[in-house]
Amino acid sequence: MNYWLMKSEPEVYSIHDLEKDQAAMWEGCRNYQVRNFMRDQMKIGDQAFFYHSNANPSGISGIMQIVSEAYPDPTQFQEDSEYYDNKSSLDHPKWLVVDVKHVSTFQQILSLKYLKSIDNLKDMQVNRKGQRLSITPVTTDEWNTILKLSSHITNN
DNA sequence: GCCAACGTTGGC
DNA sequence: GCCAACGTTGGC
Repeated sequence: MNYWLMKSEPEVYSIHDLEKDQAAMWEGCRNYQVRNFMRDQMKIGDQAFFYHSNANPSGISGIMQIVSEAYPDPTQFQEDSEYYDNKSSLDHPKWLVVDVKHVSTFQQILSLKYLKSIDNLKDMQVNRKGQRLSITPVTTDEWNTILKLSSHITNN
């Protein structure tokens, strides 16, 4: 059982969209390191923080669960998709997705600024300068610390 | 909109 | 295989 932090721009897809949809395919990842996380380390039942990037404020907005193994991202084959990749083929797909389901939405975003102020989280990847991976591992300690911080503002 | 910090591409 | 140029991410 692993923990993750997964970024999405809320303008593109937010925790509220996921709450409405209940489940979603985490499409469009085009970074090899992130793909390898999905391929090699993500397991059904893993949990992830939903992180709003490029947002106001940016921060953790809720929790979701991984509900599939990694499988080929269909958008890489769709010529009309912004995620289309003409160097990929059905035989050798380059990019993968996982399915996620909504677990909870925080009533308030745990902002990046706030996360950075927490001593136990000072080594967390999302708090590091220049850290741009859209999916990063979260340690059990970090997960529990953030759960505690969120517990009094989490609904459902 | 700026720009730092990456990742990727491609010439050589 | 090096590395400069370019593209992208994402905080601010």
